[in-house]
Amino acid sequence: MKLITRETDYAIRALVHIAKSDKEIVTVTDLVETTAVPRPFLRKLLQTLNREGVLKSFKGKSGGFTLALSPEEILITRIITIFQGTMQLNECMFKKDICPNTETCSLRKILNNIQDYATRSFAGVTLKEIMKEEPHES
Amino acid sequence: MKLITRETDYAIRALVHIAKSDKEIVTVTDLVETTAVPRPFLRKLLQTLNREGVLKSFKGKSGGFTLALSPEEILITRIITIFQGTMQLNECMFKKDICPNTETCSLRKILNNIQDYATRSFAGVTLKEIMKEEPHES
DNA sequence: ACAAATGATACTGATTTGGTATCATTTCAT
DNA sequence: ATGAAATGATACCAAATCAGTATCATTTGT
Repeated sequence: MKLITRETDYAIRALVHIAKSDKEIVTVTDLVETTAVPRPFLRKLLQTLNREGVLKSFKGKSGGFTLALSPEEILITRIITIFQGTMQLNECMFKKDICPNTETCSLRKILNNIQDYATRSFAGVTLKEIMKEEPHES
Repeated sequence: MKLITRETDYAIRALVHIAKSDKEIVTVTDLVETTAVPRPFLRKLLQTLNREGVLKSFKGKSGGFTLALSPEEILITRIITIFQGTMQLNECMFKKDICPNTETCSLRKILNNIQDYATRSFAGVTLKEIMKEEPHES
């Protein structure tokens, strides 16, 4: 299974391109060229980012998108949450009353640790870090 | 998203029950009572574990299942792999030629770290650890 | 007025997940 | 022998999620 869906990935890539662009305002057409994401899908995704206040959109001719926040204000977890909901790796399959025993809790513990690690890994990571040419060391 | 699917979870729970059971041979009926997993689904799942050599089955009246290996020989990752395939959290959405740039690689790095942590967390963990009453410390 | 952009929204198709249903086969107990 | 009680094999089904399409409405610069 994947931690990041295609949509989230597309979104991040689009944001990086917008952030790096020389242009004041970036159009879907620009992004289709640079990201190779199917146009209608990309549009929907950008509209979502606009509604969520990550992008700012301008309608009409010579319209397009800009970041609504600076790259260091855009948390990657925010983008993930928008498209995938809260990242919860350790969801228990069972209601508390079905699973009162401690048998599988040892497994839960492992899952919880991984969840915590993931949370710590993403903590504070913004678009700015992701934009960097050099992979960031964690 | 979840690291462990329902099926894997069911399977582990069933294995724990079989391992803990007083009976030499455990039937599906026994397990339906103790695990509350839908019978046909449980059957399919046990048959899979049998085919994979984790369980040993006995047909006919007074038949049922036993572990094919001792609890300390059954790796949890094995069970996960059987039902979910290899746990690969950091699959890249894009072919190398579509994604030659380093832009998102910083994100990949984070995903890789989480993947590695998960792998380390599960390394060497067997059914025996999972069976313990006290959650194991990692 | 019209072209070029986004907004809103409904729909579609593929895949995965969780679960059912059926029939065949084996084996113990009588 | 035979029948009940177990698993083996397999095909099917339904809901959810994921990825993507299609359409029409609205805005705006020239």
